[in-house]
Amino acid sequence: MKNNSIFIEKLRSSGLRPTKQRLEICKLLFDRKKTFHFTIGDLSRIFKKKTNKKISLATIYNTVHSFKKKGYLKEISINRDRSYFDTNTSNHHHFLDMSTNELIDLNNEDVNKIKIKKNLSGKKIKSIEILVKIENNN
Amino acid sequence: MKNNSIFIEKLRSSGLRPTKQRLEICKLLFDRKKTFHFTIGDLSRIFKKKTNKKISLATIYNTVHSFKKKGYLKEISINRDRSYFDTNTSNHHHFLDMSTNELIDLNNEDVNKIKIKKNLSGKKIKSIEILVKIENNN
DNA sequence: ACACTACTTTAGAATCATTATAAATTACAT
DNA sequence: ATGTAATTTATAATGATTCTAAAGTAGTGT
Repeated sequence: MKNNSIFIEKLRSSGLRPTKQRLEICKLLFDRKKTFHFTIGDLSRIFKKKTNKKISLATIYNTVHSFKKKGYLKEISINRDRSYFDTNTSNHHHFLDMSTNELIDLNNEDVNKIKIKKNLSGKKIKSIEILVKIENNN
Repeated sequence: MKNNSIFIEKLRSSGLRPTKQRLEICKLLFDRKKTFHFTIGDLSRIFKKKTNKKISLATIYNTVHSFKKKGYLKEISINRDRSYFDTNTSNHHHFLDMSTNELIDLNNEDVNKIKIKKNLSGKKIKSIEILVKIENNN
């Protein structure tokens, strides 16, 4: 259980005022042992269930986007109907469980080094992302 | 320049009636030497420009989705604001040019074999997709 | 050629996630 | 305590996609 003052400091250090809404969202997102993957809809639902406080949906959008801009969250754009955010902001890959729509981390060391043997003139590689789609085994 | 009768046969063989709208769209999509990547919006614009015929946006949606269902197109779900379709339905990877939003094929032989060293019990791998984001070099 | 039925097209309405707006509230420096 | 800029909020606007139901069309059988 992390102390609020950690989050207050974190927010202030990046120029975001530590409002009570932002602190509540920090607690939900960052007071965890494991990486957390979520959609805005998920977050809204979890917020409602875990706290009994009201928070505007617009604030959730605003907050998630400013956290992303500050580098606290990474957006995983996978398909048109759901955009995931990830508390693990390092370079890494993902499993996508097609049976549950759940996203699971796949660390760089779990994949052999990728070599791209084609290069396009005038362009440089910005990132290489692997998505491994999985489904139930039966 | 492919003959219409090819497309008529193609459609009929998969149980789709060869309507004039579907034939027009076939000509736009499949009478090409190179793989074609497009969004529904692109297709609608190209249709308007190349033919001077009217076609309902709903029909474009319907047609693209039935072509996908029949295996003539592959949907490349990359991000939340644009869904691409690809006339290359084989397994392959992509470059995404962040400067132009253009999608470019990356064949399997252009990438070394990927090994996933983590496996999840009860789940099997359905596909492995690599997305290489590129941008202008300067 | 005609009629019948199922398939298809169509315009417009409905939906859904996200973004914009603008007024009320809050944080914080002075 | 005051002033100002940042933030939150409810609501409206947007934009892509899907739905609806009526009109049109293709293919079959006669």
